[in-house]
Amino acid sequence: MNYSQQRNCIKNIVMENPIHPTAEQVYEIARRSYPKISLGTVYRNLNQLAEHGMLKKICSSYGSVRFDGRIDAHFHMVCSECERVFDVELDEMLRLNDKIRTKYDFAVSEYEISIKGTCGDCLAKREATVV
Amino acid sequence: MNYSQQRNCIKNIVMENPIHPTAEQVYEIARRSYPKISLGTVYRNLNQLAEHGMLKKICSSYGSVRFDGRIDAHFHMVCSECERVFDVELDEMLRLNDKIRTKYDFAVSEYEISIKGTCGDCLAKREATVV
DNA sequence: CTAGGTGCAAAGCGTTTGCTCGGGG
DNA sequence: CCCCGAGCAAACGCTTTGCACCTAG
Repeated sequence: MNYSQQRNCIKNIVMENPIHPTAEQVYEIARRSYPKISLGTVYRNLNQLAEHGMLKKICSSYGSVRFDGRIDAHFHMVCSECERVFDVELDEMLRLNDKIRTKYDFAVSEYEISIKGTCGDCLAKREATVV
Repeated sequence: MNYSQQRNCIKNIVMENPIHPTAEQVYEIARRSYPKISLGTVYRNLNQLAEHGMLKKICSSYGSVRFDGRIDAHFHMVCSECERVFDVELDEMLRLNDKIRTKYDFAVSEYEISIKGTCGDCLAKREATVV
């Protein structure tokens, strides 16, 4: 991934604004520094940054996707009135991966929003392909 | 909410198919009984049923929204390969509401996917309006 | 009879993509 | 000099909506 001023700016916006901004919000803030930046560029960069694990996509079930600069394991609370997203850290949630793995045969890759991972069927398929 | 054959059919489809179907999937199944049913009707009814608490919307962060006939507290795991959605029940997750309420001043209304509720600010606003 | 529901088609909205030009290495 | 990235606009896919007709109560 080559350096670009715009991507760097977008990354900083998400990192420095713990408001879990939407692409549109990132766009508005980015325009202060780069008035000619396009929404397409913002989307492209947000997705690239997410693919490279530098930020995370979160779906709040209220229309558009949101982005989070915190990539450590934590949960979110979404207010059903103002729709803002807040961070949650609860000790109880730690080491959940192993528990789920044992109980459901489901390898958790991350837990955020809904719990994502790979189901038993897909694991079996993957092994079958490799062997 | 008046009775309608189509809505009843749609409700049953979601209840009887624990696959957490998308609107499109519900549409396909509904067409077996009502060949002329429209996708618009399916969306309209799914949303109405969700508003009336008879089913739940879940966002799987893979494109379209999914619907769940189970309205009790439980979590979901989404397979990142086949994108199917599975139910999770873990004892550890019970009584989480109170813990969050105490620690973050956030009244959880339900926990599903991301944790939804009402934030302190909105609670204060609501009280201010009532008084 | 009439309020609410259906079917159909068009519009809406968030997001993605093809293309050409510009900037980084 | 070459390639990745930006900007712009058109396309896309899921979902919603306006309208005329129909159905339940």
